[in-house]
Amino acid sequence: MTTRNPVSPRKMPRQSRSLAMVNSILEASARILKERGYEGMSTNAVADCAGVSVGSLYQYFPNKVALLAAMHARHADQMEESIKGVLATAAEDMRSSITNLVRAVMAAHEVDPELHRLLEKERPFFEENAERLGADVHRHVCDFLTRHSDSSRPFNLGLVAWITMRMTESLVHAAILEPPADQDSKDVEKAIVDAIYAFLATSIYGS
Amino acid sequence: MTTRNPVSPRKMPRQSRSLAMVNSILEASARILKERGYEGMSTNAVADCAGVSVGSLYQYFPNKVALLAAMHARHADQMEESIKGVLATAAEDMRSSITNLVRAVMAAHEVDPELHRLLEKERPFFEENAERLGADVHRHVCDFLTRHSDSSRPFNLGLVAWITMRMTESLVHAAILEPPADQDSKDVEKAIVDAIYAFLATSIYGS
Amino acid sequence: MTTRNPVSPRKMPRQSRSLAMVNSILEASARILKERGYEGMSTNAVADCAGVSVGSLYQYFPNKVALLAAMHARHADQMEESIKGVLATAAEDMRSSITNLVRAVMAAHEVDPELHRLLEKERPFFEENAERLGADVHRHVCDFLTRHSDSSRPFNLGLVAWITMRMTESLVHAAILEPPADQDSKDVEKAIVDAIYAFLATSIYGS
Amino acid sequence: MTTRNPVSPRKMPRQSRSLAMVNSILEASARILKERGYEGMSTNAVADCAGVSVGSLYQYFPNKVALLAAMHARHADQMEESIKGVLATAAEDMRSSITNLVRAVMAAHEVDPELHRLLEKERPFFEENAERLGADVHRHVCDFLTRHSDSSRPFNLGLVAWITMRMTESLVHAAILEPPADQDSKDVEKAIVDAIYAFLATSIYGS
DNA sequence: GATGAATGAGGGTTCATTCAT
DNA sequence: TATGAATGAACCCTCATTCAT
Repeated sequence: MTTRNPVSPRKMPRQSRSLAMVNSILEASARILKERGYEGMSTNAVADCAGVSVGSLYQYFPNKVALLAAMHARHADQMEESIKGVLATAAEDMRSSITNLVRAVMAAHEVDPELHRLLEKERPFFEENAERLGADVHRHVCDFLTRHSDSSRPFNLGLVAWITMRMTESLVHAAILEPPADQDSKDVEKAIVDAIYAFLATSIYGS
Repeated sequence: MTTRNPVSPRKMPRQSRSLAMVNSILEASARILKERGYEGMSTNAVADCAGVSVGSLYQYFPNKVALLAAMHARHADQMEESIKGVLATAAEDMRSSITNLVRAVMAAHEVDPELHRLLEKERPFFEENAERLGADVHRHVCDFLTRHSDSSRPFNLGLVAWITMRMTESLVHAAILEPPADQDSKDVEKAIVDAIYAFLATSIYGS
Repeated sequence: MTTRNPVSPRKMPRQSRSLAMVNSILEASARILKERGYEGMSTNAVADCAGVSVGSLYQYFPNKVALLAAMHARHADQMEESIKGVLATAAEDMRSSITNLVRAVMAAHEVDPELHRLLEKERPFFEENAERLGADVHRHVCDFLTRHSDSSRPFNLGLVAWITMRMTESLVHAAILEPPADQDSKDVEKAIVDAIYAFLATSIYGS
Repeated sequence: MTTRNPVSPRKMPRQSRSLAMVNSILEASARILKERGYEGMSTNAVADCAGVSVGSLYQYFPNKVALLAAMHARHADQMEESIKGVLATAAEDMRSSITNLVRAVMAAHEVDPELHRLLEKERPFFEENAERLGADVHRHVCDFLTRHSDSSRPFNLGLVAWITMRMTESLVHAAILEPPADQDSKDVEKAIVDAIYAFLATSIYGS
């Protein structure tokens, strides 16, 4: 027997019926995941909630994990969409660019924060998405750093980009899911931008 | 029947035999958790692996979650120990203090990184430990900020402390569990300190 | 989630396959109940004995008690059938009517005396069946008493009916399950009828 | 290994300490049986409730069933005591005697009706007590019937006594545990006596 | 004798997955 | 292709019973 990839969906349906089915299954999955957590997310419950038979579910997803993988992928798509929109806005200086980046990631998280948290919990964002969404963002950040850097002053591009991404991701994540008590969300956003800016300013310009 | 706290251990054994039992059960739990994840961590498997009967396990832990809770508590203790050691080293200036803080959190994570990740996954660090370990660290950070701050320049203490803690925790977490490719760990540590220092310097001194 | 009645069957199957399944499950339940008692009647054992998987059992019965409830219901149905047959025989005088009643209850008990005893043990006959079978019998007895009563002599209808039913039920029960030693069953039956008749004669006619 | 009687107590202790222990164990058993039913009556719970260790429990009772058996025996003793008291009252005529009998059985049931019901449920009264208490009552009834019978008119003594005992037991049982609705208990008692008297009068005197 | 920690078979129940229709 | 009844391994947990102390 062939070793099958255990998480990739069985088919990439082009038929509208199938597409609708996959859609409703994933939406049901998200709902149940949020309501009962991963342990409580039974395939039968998902199928019921999607108004579909278990058999049909297994026609499109080889097993339970595949559901999670698909949700990840779909969520990443939505995040990407969300991010692209914000990044479209061109920025003049570095600070505006960082603000844009933070807003982009924030927007991405706000698509469905609770779902995001749960998906993140099962499999951290950067881990498997380094090749997908992560790559885009990483490229953008590298471009961005290079563009704004002073060639006379060398720095460790990879490391700086890594720290930047990490800070952005985790501070935004925390700001949305476990925000600090008694703080205005605008202030929090600004503080995040400040932190990133301060790091980059010293790393790149050495000011 | 009193409604019992579902996670607190059934007994706080002081007898050596019982203590050894609790120890081996928790070690077995950790092993199995790392090997199979929380879902795959069956109480029977834990008992087997601990060389103990299920019944005995249930004599000390009212249910499966209690195992996780105990692991959390124990891990937090070990982390606290680890942190205290590093913090004992007094620091002259702010940068050294930050370095100490980062090293403390790093040491804490290095106790058992994989286990730490899994425990974190099931129940985030800051969430329920805000009252225990978190409180200590938070107090330390606040003290520290106040000590180093220039009274002539006011700033949002709570917010700055929050960002500081978040940065520290998540950058260290990432540095240990998913370190950036091709980077020396000393450099990573230094970059983390740089990032935190830059943020604080601008926040507090406005330089 | 709706709070579900814990004893009502999960489905009322009309399909032949399901019906056969429910049948064999209940027959297996009866067999195991008789063999091992209620405590020893494990759902797995029942499923095995029915040649069915536990999962299937739980598709039709939400839990173990539901099995007992269904057995009760089914047994009551069989008894009702049995009773109706005997009661169909019209009776001229009171004594014949009583004989018919006794025979009816006797027939009902003889459907499966051992099973009857066990079901009775877990949940007494008149208790929850007062509304079903019990109601019918009670109505019948009241009608019967009213029909045969001499209006010139008033009596406590409810009490007399209650005693009548109790006597009938328990004497027949005992006669079948723990009959007196060295007695012909015809004699026992006659003695039961005598006892009831004597009571009614004095209660109603005062003779 | 010797086939041990599985229900007889391990020892008949004469020591006061042991006696107290057996006492408290049986009282605890009764309490727990009433609170949780036989299934919920765990030996550990009984021991706890009796303020005794499980080990000690097993010193006096070879297994769980033995507890039930002992409770039966003890309850029978109490009933016997109760009955004897009432029967001490000599009676002139048959009707008074029957009244006495009914009252005796009633008193016996009222010792602890709920416990009585539960014990009865697990093992019917007459079944295993035919040799103990039952024998006494049966002897009394036979004596009584013989005393009151008219030698010129023969009758089936055994059968008549059997019916009498059955009627008494089950009517009293029902009267106490599931009394008829809207009836005065004095009326119920009288009706029971009526029923028995009617039966005996016709059986013995043929009136 | 008394203790209660330790045992582990076994219980009720769930749920990922299959396959005949 | 869609269905959902059927499956049964596996799960969490209990509790009758033993035995070293």
